[in-house]
Amino acid sequence: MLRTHTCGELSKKEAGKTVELAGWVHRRRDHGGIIFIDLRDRYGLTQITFDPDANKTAWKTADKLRSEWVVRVEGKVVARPKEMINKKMATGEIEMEISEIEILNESKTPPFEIGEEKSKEANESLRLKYRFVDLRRDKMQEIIKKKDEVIQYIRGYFHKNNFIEIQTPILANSSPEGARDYLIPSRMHPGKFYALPQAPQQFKQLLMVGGFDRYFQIAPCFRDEDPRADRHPGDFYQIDMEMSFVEQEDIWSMVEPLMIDLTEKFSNKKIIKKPFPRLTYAEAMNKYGSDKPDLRFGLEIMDITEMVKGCGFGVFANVVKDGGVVHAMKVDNGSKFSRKDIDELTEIAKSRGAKGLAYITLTPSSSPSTGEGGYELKSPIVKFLGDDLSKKIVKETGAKAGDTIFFGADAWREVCEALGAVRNECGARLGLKNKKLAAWCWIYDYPMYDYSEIEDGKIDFSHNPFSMPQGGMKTLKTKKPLDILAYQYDLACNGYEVSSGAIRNHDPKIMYKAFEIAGYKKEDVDKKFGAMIRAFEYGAPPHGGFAPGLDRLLMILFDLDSIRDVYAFPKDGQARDVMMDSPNEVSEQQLKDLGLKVKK
RNA sequence: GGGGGUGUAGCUCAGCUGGUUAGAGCGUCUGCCUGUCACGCAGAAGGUCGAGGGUUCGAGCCCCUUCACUCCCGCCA
Repeated sequence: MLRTHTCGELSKKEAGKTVELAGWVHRRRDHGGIIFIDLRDRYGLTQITFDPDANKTAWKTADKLRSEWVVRVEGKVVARPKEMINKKMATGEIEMEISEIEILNESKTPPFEIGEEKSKEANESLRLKYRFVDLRRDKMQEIIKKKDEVIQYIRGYFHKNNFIEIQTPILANSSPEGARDYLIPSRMHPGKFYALPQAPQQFKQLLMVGGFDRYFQIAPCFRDEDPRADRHPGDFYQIDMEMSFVEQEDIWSMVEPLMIDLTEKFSNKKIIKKPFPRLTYAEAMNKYGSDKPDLRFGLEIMDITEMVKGCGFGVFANVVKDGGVVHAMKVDNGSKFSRKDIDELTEIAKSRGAKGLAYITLTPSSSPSTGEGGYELKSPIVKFLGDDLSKKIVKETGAKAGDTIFFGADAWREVCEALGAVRNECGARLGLKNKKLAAWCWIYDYPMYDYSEIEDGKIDFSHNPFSMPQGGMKTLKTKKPLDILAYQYDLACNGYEVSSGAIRNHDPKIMYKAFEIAGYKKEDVDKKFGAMIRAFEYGAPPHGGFAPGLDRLLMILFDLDSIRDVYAFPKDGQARDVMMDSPNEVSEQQLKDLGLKVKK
């Protein structure tokens, strides 16, 4: 060992002892005579001193040191006199008088500063290129360490509950549903490809058939899709779990305590409501315009379709006539939004497919006619709606002076999504997204089917083809496909989808029927999900599971703006590793081995 | 693929209505300094204002094109 102690552990107890430290030069303060250096390692900082009168050789070496050089030092721990104690430093009661120093490595001037208080965080591209330096920063050290603690806690939790962790293959098969696959050409089977798994979905279900009734895995997943701030490109990790002989409620009561623990132990957030509120998919969409509603604030949306049926405002009346809906959202204190704010909110609504964003503002006014707490209606649409209807809407939404009511009128889904986006933005602009709160909620009763987004009028699985339709075979045969619900559920927190899961369809007959409704023939199913169907014919137990995204969960718990911050080595926005310069070209020989030709 | 934002010194940023030689803090380098701890003091170096084109007597600033990064939409069973 090149050291006897770490830079974070020395205290008055070691005073008088001769010890060795090794670490990075964090900061150097040269007083002409005495030189102070804060020596840093993962555990902290220790001030080491070089006195020219005590040891000229060591002092001369210290004079040469620069930021981020790596040194090993030997010296005596001394208790600092009272007036020299640095309370801001964990090791501030002591310092080390150096008698011997060895330079283990030099460093170029770092591209950005490691000390946090000096300047703001450097640009992310630069940080990622020099990630090995970036990782030395306190913030990164803390995140990576806390991530390990969370993972350790999760493993402990599942083991305590009789789960076992099982590794599933990384080289798997392309699955016809879902995201774009990462393909791996097979050398031994020219023309054939593996795919990296988008999730261990099929494998974990096959484990259930294999009798491992409680499985979990910190599972790497791979999807070739464009990233978002909360979506890491390429690879990401799920806390994948599956259980046999369970119902929806059993999965929830296994997962909820874990999420409570993780929030309470690893974040500074207070959970708003325990047990977690439960909303059906329809409720969530209607009231919050999202299936991952941010419940840290209200701003509830209501259906006023009936109220505006045949009203004087053509846009509303026509939408209703065509079978659409009109929803209204009261925003407390919304009247403080400027014209520019409203324009920007309108743009947001439009980006989700709305044609516009109607509103009524209740501008506070205490004129003799309006009285105390009175208001005037300011709105481009009141003159069309008429006084009576406008007042009725104000009354029904519960709006008061200073509030604004926003409207969405269109097909149901468009209205929900547009107002949901506006709600989210209003929450942000009004400062309602309290970082100290964690609003968890369950969303359940997802529809089994939906109209296909690719082909007009065609019906497709809305979520997961492996979910069990509620009511089983009977429902599939009797209900209209769009009315069928699945045992499919999500867990959301503060407006993020943290997880989704389902009770699976384990019955081959129901499986074929479910696929038939979505337009798949028996042969298609046999071909695409051969292993699953075959397995289900050999005594598959009822089972279900869940798969919270680990990285997104950490991002929420740790209050980070980007999911990339929870990775030691993240990809950038273009799914590149700018440090390693990947992806990259490969040699002609490698291509030849794989039977591949690259179009230039 | 589409929309928004950003791009000025190694880093973080300022730069007014287009007007002299483009600034600050930090970092770097040099000198001074024996108790600092984000040490201090004095000085210095460091700029293709992302790139290209245009308008203008004159462009960091206006216009066009383009590139990069980032956020969002699409996409993510």
